[in-house]
Amino acid sequence: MVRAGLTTDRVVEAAADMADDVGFENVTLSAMARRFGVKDASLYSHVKNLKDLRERVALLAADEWAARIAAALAGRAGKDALIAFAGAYRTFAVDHPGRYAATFMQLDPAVLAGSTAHRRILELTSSLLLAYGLAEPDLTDAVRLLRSTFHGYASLEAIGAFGHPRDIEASWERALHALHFTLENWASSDPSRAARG
Amino acid sequence: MVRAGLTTDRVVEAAADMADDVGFENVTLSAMARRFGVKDASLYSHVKNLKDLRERVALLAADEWAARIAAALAGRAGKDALIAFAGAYRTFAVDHPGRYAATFMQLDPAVLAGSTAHRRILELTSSLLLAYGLAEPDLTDAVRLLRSTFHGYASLEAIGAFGHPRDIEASWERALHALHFTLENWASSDPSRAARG
DNA sequence: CTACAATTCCTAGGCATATTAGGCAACTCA
DNA sequence: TGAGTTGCCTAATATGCCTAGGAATTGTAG
Repeated sequence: MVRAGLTTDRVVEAAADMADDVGFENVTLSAMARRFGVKDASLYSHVKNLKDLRERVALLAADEWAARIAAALAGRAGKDALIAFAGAYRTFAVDHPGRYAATFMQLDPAVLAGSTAHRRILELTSSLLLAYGLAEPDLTDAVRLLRSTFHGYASLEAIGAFGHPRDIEASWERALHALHFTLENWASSDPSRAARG
Repeated sequence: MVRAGLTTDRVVEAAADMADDVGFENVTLSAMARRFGVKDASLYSHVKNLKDLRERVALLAADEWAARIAAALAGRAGKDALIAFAGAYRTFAVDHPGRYAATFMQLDPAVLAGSTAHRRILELTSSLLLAYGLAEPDLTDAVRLLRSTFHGYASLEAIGAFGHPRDIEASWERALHALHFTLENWASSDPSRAARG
């Protein structure tokens, strides 16, 4: 009996690759077993169950994603940083749809709390916005707006919700200009302050 | 043998309700069968298969959703309309998470092309933006920005991605003000035009 | 090097779900 | 009331998740 040489890491990475291929929700333990030439049951020595595997993929994906974003942001500030951040964000989602989807699976609060990567992405977003001169609670509001926009765009693009494929890139850039403008004029868009000013 | 009185419509509506309860991806034919007190196989007289059922739920949800948005928009214009639109959008997502998720399942292009509701939502968005004086290609760009932001916010909220539950409402309103501001100043956020003007 | 321990993988089996084929019973309507 | 349609059934197959318990392989300590 020749062993397949399975490892938790190896299984998780293969699962992430398969997610990119066939969609995160279609990753299956039996398929993973086939890929490694072992029986289903053998995988349970390496992951607890399907949910555990998914969580691990989510954490792996978040790690890789955060690294990409951090790299893109290095040494940039202001609009440059915003464009770089957005580019890294969307490129990851396009290149790795399965990993991207994994990143947004509903995680146990405990697992999520232990994830450096998820926290890091939040921090990177915050630091990006600090450059726009935002402070709490505007900061949280703006972080949410950015995440929503990016996530919404990436998700809609992924499911093919946008009609003309040619325009997608242009619309994205236009959205980024709009976001930059919004962030630069954050205070003026707040009626409670603009009324006074 | 007393008949259960199944109908395609009845099955689809029950599936939509179940989606709201347990999540769209957890809707199962066997569970539906149990709910109606029939055997699994009996459902195949009313829907082709699971995929078919899901598509039908998606179309039903889109219908209901479009109706809500249309009702909210009636007689409003400008920022009022934006707020109403956004409110109806998000309320639907919060009240009917399963139906909402269904609306964003990946549909066969043919099915999607035949869906009045999906088209109607697009039209409603467009008409909303026409009031801001936008024309193509700005219109398409802005429609995509709006959809992305709304969808992103609703999705992230649904999976509990936002930390403090108390602030979610406030952040949402702040996002809407920001969007309104962006739309009102759409041209100025475009570098290719702002440079000239 | 060898014996014990831990680890990897297997067989066997149970349960849930999706789906097809073919049949009988219950409705419908001429 | 009788023919045809439809609604629901039984039976059977396939796939997937998961557990229990056993055998082979590898690691380790004497």
